[in-house]
Amino acid sequence: MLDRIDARILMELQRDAAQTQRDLAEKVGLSQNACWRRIRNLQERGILIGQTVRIDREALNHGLVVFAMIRTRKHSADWLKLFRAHVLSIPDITEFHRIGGDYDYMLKIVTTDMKSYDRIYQRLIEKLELDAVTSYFSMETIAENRPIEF
Amino acid sequence: MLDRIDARILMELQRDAAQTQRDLAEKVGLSQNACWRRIRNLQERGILIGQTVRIDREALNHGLVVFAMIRTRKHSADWLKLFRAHVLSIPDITEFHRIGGDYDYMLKIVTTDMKSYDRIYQRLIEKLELDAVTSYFSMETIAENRPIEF
DNA sequence: CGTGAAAGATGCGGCAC
DNA sequence: GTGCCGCATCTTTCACG
Repeated sequence: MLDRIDARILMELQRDAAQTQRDLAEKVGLSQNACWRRIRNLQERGILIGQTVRIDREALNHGLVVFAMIRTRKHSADWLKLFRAHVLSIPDITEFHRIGGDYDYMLKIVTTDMKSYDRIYQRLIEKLELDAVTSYFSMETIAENRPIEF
Repeated sequence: MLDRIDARILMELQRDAAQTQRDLAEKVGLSQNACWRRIRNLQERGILIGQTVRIDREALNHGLVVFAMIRTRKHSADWLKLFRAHVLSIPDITEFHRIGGDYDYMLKIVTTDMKSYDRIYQRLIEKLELDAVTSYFSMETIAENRPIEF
């Protein structure tokens, strides 16, 4: 699927996508052109799907991270569709997983402070009959968005 | 702290950091030059701290996401230091938070399948006396790494 | 903040092996 | 697949209004 060089390219790009193809090519032991072709290939195969910037949340007063575990009460297809749309309509929710175990869904919420979090929480539960919501507040983000090795 | 235009620039860059400054400048209603000056400013203020690529995990057989909640037994400074180093030494752990509530830490683990996850889990607990570990398996990643609004 | 411009760096593609 | 080379484009920086 991926050879060693592709894996190294992905690793380097996760670390720093702003570096020039020439620097990257040198690191993985290729010419700039060969490196560019591999990157284009990874894009065409749908493996590389874009670039984003890393932002220092704390510098912008978005230091509060909360993980909310949700147990739902209703399980009809219609209700679940509404539930998903409602969750996705809240921009401060940066991650949304359907999980197994004691709870059904898990959200990651990023915002400024408790007051703001409470507004989001109220908005989240206002129109939905939920069975239980447990919130875990991150006291310290030790690592986030670490690169994946392939 | 940030005016509207900076916020729009950050939003656009989160969405697509590969677009040219000309396109970006046009979207936010600035000249290319002014846009560049703002971006450099955001970098100098430590707000923009880099660029990374978005990768389709599923296309690379990394579709398994697990959230592990951990309650620790020991709480001495030395032990906690070892604990952190040990967690960070495992590359498949992409997120690591100290949390409040029933548990003390929460990990996000990304890997290929159950067998691989079990290896990571064994490695995680082998040298550490933990009080409790609860794993929530993501059955479906509905949203991940969504842009933050400022 | 805008315009204009200039220099250098970069992405991209063709071509040969 | 790879490397070499050139062109068009882009970033980066400047002066000036």
